[in-house]
Amino acid sequence: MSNSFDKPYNPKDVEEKIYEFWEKSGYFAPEAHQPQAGNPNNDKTFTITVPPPNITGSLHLGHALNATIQDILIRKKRMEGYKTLWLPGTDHAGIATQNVVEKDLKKQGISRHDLGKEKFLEKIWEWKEKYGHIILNQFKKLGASMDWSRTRFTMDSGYQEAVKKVFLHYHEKGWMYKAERIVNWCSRCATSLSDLELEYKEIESSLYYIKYPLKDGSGFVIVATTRPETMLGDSAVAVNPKDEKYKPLVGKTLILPIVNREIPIVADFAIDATFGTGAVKVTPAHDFIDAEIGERNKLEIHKIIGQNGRMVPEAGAICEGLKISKCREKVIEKLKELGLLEKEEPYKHNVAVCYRCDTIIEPLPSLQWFLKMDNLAKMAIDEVKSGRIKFHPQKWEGVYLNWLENVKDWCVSRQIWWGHKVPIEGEEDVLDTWFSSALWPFATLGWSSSAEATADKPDSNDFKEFYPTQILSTARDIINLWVTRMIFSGVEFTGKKPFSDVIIHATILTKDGKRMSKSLGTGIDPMTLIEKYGADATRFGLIWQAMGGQDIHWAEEHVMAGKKFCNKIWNATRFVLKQIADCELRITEPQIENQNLTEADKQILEKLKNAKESVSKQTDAFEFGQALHDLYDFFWRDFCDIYIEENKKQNSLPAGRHGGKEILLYVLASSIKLLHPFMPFITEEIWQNLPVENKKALIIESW
RNA sequence: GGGCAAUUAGCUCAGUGGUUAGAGCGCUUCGUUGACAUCGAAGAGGCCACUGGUCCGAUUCCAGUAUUGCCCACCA
Repeated sequence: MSNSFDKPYNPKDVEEKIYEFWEKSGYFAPEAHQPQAGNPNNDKTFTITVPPPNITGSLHLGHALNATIQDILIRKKRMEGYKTLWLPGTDHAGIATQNVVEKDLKKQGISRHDLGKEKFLEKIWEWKEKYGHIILNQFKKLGASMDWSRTRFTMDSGYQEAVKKVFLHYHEKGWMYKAERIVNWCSRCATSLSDLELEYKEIESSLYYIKYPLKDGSGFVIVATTRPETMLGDSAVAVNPKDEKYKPLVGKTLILPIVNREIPIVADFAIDATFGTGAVKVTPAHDFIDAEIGERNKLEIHKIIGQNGRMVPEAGAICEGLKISKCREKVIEKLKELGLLEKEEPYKHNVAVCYRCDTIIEPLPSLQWFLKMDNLAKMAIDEVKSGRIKFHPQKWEGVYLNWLENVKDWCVSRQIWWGHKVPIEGEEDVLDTWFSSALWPFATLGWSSSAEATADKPDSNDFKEFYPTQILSTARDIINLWVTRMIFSGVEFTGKKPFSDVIIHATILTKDGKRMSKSLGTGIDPMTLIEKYGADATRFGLIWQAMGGQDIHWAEEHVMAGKKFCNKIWNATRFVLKQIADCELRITEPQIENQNLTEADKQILEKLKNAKESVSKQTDAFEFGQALHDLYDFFWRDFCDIYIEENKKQNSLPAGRHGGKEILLYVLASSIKLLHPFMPFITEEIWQNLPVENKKALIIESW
């Protein structure tokens, strides 16, 4: 390693070189593990499988924070003598990726249908090669000590085998079933979506009051609706059974306007008597609540909207083929003609939209695969309630449990092209992307593979050796999408929890507390920060702000502070090296009882001991920000401002002292070790320049 | 509608039942020959959101209010 200890510290001279050094030396792989004499951790493994980023784009600050957290844990455990594995990879991300590639093609005026399925999938694989690579490189720039030889993708052939095995297992158990049910349908993506894949958007629309004539000619019942066009599929009008106003009418028959179908007035507790007129039109085919009312009251189902978002023949001749919005106009026009539109009020409400393309979701009946959730949810609940899996901070257990306790069966089939095929003959559907992500902690370790290992089918010894993993660190918004499902999958298929501790890291917001988002232009690219300040400074800035799991209102000045801290460490090292240049010192632990020690010596050794304890404790408790603050204070205040200054004075005394030099070197070297998990590049570079016996690399030095 | 957080220096945030409440950045003044001006020394700047309660004592514990943010639900 070269030597130029110039001022100031320049990360560009160091980072790339150091990363290459680590990679070439093979230190990231568990195979590099060497037992440390007398270390009780020698036989223990420590594994993290990285949450695989979607191949839809590049990493954002949240990924950078999460990767830094995991790297800190892995590096510390590695130094503590554990056999560590941090497994990298990426996720195929079904709909998200399909949509991104479609958009990309659209720029050239091509649709996926122009290409056909096979060619389109080729395009997606090309995309994956390109972006998967970019993402993994970004992890490298950040200093992530991942074992690249074990990189996985959720569509690797070994992984596909695992998905198939899991699906068939559920099917044999009778938990995987096919049924025609009302589902969330995105007409643009032409696929079903789970509830978790929806977003809600407030829109300004109208509340229409429509008169439904009683068959006996005795008057009307007025219903209020935001969706008049769905009246074409009505099979009843419902009122609350306790609603005195309508009690006499329950059981009577109405004539559905335009359609002229006879429909009953039914009583159902789901109706809120205080909203609108207290009477609700019921369209079992196109509304979730109406579907339930329909089931309870054994109502007919009239499907009037097709999967392409247009009206089907059953909607009637005047509306057939129309888009939903056009049909609405038509129905309103017709009702006006008939004198049955009582009034129209402006009304604000939420509509569900597709989380990937923003199209309004249409609930409609469709034949889909469902996974029965009752048993699986119970298992997942039990793992957390029993304390076998712990969330940090603990409050997130509430989010997790609340969702599982109310969960409905999971619609796992998707009518898109990119994804794992539903195994079973003749199926064109693919699986929800989360169905495969759910297997990540064990499918990546070769759980499904046979004894014979190939490049594509990883050695199943990994599964034996590294599963269960220890830590899952992720973002709060995928607790239900992902964490719940990994936990029940792990227990169901391996009989073991997939990890023991779930870290829910801080969400990074803009300075004004808004969500960071690419589309709003409020996102910050971690690579820009690395370019500007260096990776260690970027990691410092991220972790400095990660206090107690609270949201981070992003403030770049902390990254600048990180850069200054790097410079401080660098220059303190220059000073120490200069002091010891004329002696043959080696790093040795000074005896605190040694009578030659000055008061200042004793104090700095005591403070070093405290800093070490505090950093260990805080890191093990996942309080990374606190750990870094403590280290910073120790190094800058106690070591540089106080001890080094004191040391200068002592050295200028005529008698001189040599003991001070030993301690200088010892405290510096110890600090460098403690700082390494947080700021790996600069510390490794410095280590390579210190007089160490049998020097290898700081990354594998003992903590 | 239900839930969870937050509210402390100009900004981003720590912290504590008990004399003078801290850090980073910013600001002011001074200091360049020896690790570092990406620095050092000194300093200004806070009714710790509001109201009430517990207590000898509350920024800290409790209750309520206000504001902000996030999550869940999705009322036609």
